Amino acid sequence: MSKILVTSALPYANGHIHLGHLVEYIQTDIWVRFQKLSGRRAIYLCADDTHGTAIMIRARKEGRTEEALIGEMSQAHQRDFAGFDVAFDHFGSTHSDANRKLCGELWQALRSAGRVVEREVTQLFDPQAGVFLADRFVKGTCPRCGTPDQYGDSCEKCGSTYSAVELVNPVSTLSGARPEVRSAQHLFVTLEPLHDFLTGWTQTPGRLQPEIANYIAGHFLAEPLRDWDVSRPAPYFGFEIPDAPGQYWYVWFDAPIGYMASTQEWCEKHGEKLEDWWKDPDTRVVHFIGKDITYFHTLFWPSMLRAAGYNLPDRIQVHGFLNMRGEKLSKSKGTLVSARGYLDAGLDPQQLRYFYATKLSARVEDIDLNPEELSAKVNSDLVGKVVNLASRSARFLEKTGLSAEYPDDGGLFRAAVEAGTEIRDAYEVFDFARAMRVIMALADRANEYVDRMEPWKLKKDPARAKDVQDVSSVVLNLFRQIVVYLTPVLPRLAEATEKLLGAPIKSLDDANAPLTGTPVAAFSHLMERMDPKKFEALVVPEPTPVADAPTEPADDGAALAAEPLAPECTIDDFTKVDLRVARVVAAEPVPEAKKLLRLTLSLGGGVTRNVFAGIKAAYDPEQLVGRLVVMVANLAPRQMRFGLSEGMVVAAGPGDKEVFVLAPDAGAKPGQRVH
RNA sequence: GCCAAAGUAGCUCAGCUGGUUAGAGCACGCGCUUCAUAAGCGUGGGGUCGUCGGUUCAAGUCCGACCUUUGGCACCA
Repeated sequence: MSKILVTSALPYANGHIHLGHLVEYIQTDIWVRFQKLSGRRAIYLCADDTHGTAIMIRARKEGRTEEALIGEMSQAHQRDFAGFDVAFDHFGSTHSDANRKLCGELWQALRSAGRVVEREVTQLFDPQAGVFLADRFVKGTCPRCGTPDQYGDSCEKCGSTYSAVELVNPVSTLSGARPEVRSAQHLFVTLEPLHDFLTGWTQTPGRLQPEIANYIAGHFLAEPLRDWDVSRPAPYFGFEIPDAPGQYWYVWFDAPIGYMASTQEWCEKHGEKLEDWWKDPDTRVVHFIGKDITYFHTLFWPSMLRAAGYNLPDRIQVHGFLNMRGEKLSKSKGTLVSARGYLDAGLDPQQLRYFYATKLSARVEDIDLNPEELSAKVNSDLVGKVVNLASRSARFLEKTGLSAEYPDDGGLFRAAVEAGTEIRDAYEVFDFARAMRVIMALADRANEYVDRMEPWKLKKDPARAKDVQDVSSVVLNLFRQIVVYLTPVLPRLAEATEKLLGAPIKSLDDANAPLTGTPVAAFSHLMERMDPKKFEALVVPEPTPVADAPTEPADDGAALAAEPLAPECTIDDFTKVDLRVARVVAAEPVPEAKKLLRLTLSLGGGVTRNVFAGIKAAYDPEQLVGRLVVMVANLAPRQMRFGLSEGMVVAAGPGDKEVFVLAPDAGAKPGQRVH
């Protein structure tokens, strides 16, 4: 029998699960439950992603071992997932024996295939701590957007990636020292030998969503694939590379292998073999991931698997991000609501599952959570329509049970059986929103039926007791049918329905035949309405340290905290930098650039400099002309796409619209040096 | 600027390979109902389907150009 192996991306052990993470785990869980309820053999595997510098730094700060940190986080993650009914068959850890062994095996395979090369890498080195600084050990100003206090690999603000060596004003987070540039040997995995294979593999219809396949083709496959740096020098929290002492596998090397390690552990518990899941052509491997990690999963991961002769993913299902009220989740706005916070507020996890289901399609679109919409949708659909059907019928049947024969319902039950085809199809192709729409239409038909039959009128006439039983039996069966279809999304409602009717729900086929002649338990509410205030209370903006009142000087230290002082320098260091007063004689936007103004600066006596400055968002060119500014006059010229930049205008602020060009007081003359 | 995606009722969206007067939910107006967790049912208003042009007997649906939005990339020495 064919098997399906499903994974969600591994959550990083550096933080707690929030509502944004849950989109993926709930999406995956719904799909896996659907597969299982369809009688397919499926397992859902995941693990904590535990390695890397961030974990090491955090453990150091907290004064404990990495193992203690990741152990605690794993417990918290699993508790949160369980709270949302995300039912992994196994949840492992990348810091496991199974993973270490598999990493070794894949590594050997890459070595044997001649795909590992060694090369010198220039990296930042901390002279005080005596170690090379991995990206997460160094902070500085983003070389792209100018945001201070960013790590060495990418900028949180503008999302660009760069090398740590490019950081402006880099500072070691270990010692506070200014790092120097040194070189070390690194190990790389070559990808270019698999270029043609990857082109074919990623462009196979059904493998990736079309927009993802296009993205990969356009961004990576159009030119030679670059080698992938997979080693990091000590100190590093991870696995030491067996044949390269002092070198560790980069966290992104061992993380996806964690999918296999988790499978391995599951197999050991269930007397199965890893090969039957990862080498058997009858197994479909399906990865659910967020759009941010597309390239690891579509280029690196398949090329690793192929080298070692394992199954390649059959499908990589990419989802977008969660926004709240149309904006990115953010700590400062309080919209980064934790999974735990949601549960502790007494909100119903099923309701979030349902809401996500109504929003999720096969597309890579961001989904928006609007708190008003959340409660309106849940209350109207689940409570007002679906659960209401049970409220409207079950009480009439507590004494009599369901009718011995299924009454004539005008074809409603039959029609809903037929709708099952479309519902199954929609689940299968990840279009949960469509499945939910079809199911809710069934609930509408059922409510109309109740209205038409008016059982409350029949009830008044003792002679028509049988009619009351029949009508209620129809309604309760229609309700159960809907619940069966919703079981992948709402497992708890399914359980409660099993108890109410004394009949198990083990398969979507349980929707195909009505129950007859069976007892109905005493009815109690199956779902609470969502109180929008409870959710609102979770969205608590962090108090902003920046004062809004323009009259009050905001000398609150926020800027200093964001960008700590650079290491001490000597007067000689300072005098190397030749700062001069200059007058802006011309300023114009660079039309092809988003952030640049072209400035012509006069140093007096006819000496002018052409400077490109990233201040377009903050200044209109006209208001700059005639102004005095301070420039770095002896900076090495830099060739840019738009021309030669011969200096730098001195300015403060984090970037974007918050840029403040320094100006000398009146009386200063162009060409004067700043001492 | 380049690449990608998207622009359909106030809001969130559905409209498959082109085919009757463009749909749903929420919200709003009116009416009915009371079995049900102020739930339910009926009914009404509301859209030049981003703009312009083209293909076609027929276009929200195909083609082209443009506009707007959102990502990503380049650019901030």
